Amino acid sequence: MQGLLQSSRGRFLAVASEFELSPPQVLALKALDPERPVPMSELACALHCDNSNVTGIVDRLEDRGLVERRGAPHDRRVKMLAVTQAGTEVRERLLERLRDAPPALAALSPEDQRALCDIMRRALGRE
Amino acid sequence: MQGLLQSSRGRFLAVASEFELSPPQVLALKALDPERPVPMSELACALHCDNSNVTGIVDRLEDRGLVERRGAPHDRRVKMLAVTQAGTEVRERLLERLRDAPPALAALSPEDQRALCDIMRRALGRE
DNA sequence: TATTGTTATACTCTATAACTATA
DNA sequence: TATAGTTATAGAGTATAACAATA
Repeated sequence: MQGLLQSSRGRFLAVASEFELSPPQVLALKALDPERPVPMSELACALHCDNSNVTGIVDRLEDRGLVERRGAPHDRRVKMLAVTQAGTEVRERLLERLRDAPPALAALSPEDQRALCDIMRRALGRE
Repeated sequence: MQGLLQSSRGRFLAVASEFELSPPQVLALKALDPERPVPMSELACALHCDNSNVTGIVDRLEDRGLVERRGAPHDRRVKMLAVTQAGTEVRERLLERLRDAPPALAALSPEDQRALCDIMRRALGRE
């Protein structure tokens, strides 16, 4: 299990540098929803970090044109984060690369792979 | 699969802060071997970062008395990293906490857990 | 000449605390 | 008074390039 997590870290870092994004930027883009803007605070929660950190991370994603701050109608204090068209495209390619099976798992027999998927589905109640 | 990795990140960060270590410090302590000192460059490789970063990370682990730099007999350029007695104790407790099964997996049936372990063992050729 | 580890530099992430504007 | 997001600050991680000692 530990070994799998370790190898996943390497793949994650490789994909991040492939897209010229920092690790937190990748996590942010992954956590955001192109179909439903979310408040900054929700992203902070997803990234396990303070609100104040999200300001900078979003600043840089916004500079790259991948994300957009919008006002919230119901509460003028909150800013909603929307994924732009360009951001959605990058995000799609990013998720695709991250979804690629780790080499260790890809090498398993088809039966093992199917069994693994079934177990994971039960563990996570659908991903 | 992605969901599992995501939850693992949260647990990892929680354990790191529990031990008052930064994430890279945890990875370093985890990668080092109390029974076999390794060169700085090997740690850099394990952490997927440049040699120059390891200097600072090891500095701080050394300040806390968890790790020790030693000269290498065969090549006076290299420095070997040894885990101190205190470091070994912290490392043991750390690994124990990290080994705790993720809640999602702990909730699986005993049969699923056994099957999962078998598959993982085949995937990683023994962890 | 090439390599190991360090130093210098610049940028990003991180937490904390103080601040602004809302509520 | 409390909350969402920003700004200020300080410490840590990161890559790059330049450097010392050694090979």
